[in-house]
Amino acid sequence: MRTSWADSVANSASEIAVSDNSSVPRPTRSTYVPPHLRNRQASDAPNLPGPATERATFTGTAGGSLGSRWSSDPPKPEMGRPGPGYGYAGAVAGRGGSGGGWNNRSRGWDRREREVNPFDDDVDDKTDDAEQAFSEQENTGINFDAYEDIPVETSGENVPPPVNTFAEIDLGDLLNQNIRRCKYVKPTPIQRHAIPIALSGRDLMACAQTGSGKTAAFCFPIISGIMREQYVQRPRVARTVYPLALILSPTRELSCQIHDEAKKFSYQTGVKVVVAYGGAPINQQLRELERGVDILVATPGRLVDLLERARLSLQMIRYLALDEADRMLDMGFEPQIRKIVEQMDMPNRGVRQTMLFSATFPREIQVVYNCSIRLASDFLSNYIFLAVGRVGSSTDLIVQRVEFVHESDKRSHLMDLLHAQRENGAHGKQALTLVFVETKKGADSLEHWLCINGFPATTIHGDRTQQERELALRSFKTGKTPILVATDVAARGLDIPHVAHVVNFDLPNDIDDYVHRIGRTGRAGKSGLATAFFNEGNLSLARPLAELMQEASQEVPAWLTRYASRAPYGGSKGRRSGGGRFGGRDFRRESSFGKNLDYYGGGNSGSGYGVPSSNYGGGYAPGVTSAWD
DNA sequence: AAAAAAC
Repeated sequence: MRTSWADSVANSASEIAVSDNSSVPRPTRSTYVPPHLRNRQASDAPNLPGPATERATFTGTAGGSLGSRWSSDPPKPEMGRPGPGYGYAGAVAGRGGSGGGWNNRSRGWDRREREVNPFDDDVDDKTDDAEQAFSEQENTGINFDAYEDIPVETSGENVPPPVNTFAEIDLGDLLNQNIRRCKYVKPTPIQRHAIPIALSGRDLMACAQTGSGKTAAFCFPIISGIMREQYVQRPRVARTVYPLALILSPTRELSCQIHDEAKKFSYQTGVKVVVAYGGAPINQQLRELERGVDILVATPGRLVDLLERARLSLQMIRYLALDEADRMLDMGFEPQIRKIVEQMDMPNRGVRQTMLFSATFPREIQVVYNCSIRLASDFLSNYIFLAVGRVGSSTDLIVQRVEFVHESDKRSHLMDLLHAQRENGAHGKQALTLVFVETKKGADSLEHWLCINGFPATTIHGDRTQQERELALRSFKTGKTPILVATDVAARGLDIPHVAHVVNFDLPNDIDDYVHRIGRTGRAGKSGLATAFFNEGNLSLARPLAELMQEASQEVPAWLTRYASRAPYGGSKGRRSGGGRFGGRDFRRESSFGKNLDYYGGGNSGSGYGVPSSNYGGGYAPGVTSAWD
């Protein structure tokens, strides 16, 4: 059932109280309160944990809260969730918190001591002036005005209503403290909607631009849920670890970024976050895992490696999150993801909670395609679809330009842009510019050419070592090399503050990739510029690009409109993934109309992509994308 | 066709 935001609010009270997924044996996290916290007021929250509160970790051992991390008491990292490396059985803690694990107290102490303060660290780590200068704006200056008008669509059964403040959500005192430390004042639209849904235990497919607070939207409920568990009795198998949550992402850098954020959110909650990805020595990651893991952030290849070595089991996974899920489920990744989700020891959908997040969700990922393959529906159970209007990519926060540039003129044209930018920039400094190219070789050669022409550039792509990739990213972020030439490895999810300009030196073939790429600028409500070099090689993109720009109230050059009208039917996939200002649409409805099942054969909605066909019964009429328009 | 993702 498609419901609008307003409908959700109207229906709210009855629906949220009941766990909506009655057919699924899943704890109703939204309502559960551990016994020791019942009748307890929020005002009981302790002060920010500091050295003074540390003692409570060891004086409170006899309390009924043993084994639970859902507590305003300082966390007890060891209790109730012994990592396999600890040498005592999960059953000990599982008995409801007898003091069984206390011979490990020094180890627990050590771990607390060793937990680096990610907030202080943040300051130390970013030694560059730019970061310091921007940091205030970064944390508190999120342009929330830009968020106010954002349209939201939800569909699915019994959608929990959104919240307006973090205070309305019972995330737990410890997590709330970290939210304050992050200086998050109020939830972003995706957070307002996704967090209540996730907390109610429902599966979720969410469309929202990265940079709009997606990571927190799935991390908060996961961390909160893990803290709520009274205890989790995990199997004890030598050298095998059993995380409770798995977060998958398509690139190593993105996994690192999610890990860094999740560490902040889980600081001093006792919830342990570990990252695993390829291109880095596996031994260090293994050691980290052995020290205990609740939330594992990983790229698929390294994860499969760990599973095959039996150093990791997915048996205890309760939460599965796929970031950039459209990429994770596309042709290249699908077999690996299927292996991880369906052919290892992961609990079935419905048993675990599954959340897919992306800026775009092509219909072929949502519904049947290739006759038999189901993607999202294989992984999700009675899910809620949530689409939050794009922050930036399709609004006027990003100015999109398209220029007709012949292949042979691209370099000199780029040079002109960079020169102009440098002259107009403050103090003659080059603004951070991200240049996307098609191939790895092309990236190297363009980087070299820029460097010998006086523009400090670096490059990131899959042929570089992980060390080189990370160095390049750092060098770009700090402004040491203000130009980064990148392949699509950098297209998704990467949160690089202060990217002023994204240049599509080579346009992608898929409009969704274009959306992801330009989303590297104009983040968190800030403005940005995106310039595309278009020529005869990009004809298939003419129509979807012209439409996208038009929807975003961008100036579409007349020549592009002409190309678009001449273009053969369809974009790269014969559709636009989003209607209007939305990052996507729930295609379940359409698929339920029997006569509309030929859409993947190319015969869909003859009126064009993005515009629902006449027999589509949803809330979109042609030209009307939502009640907010 | 390219890119990404394990050793």
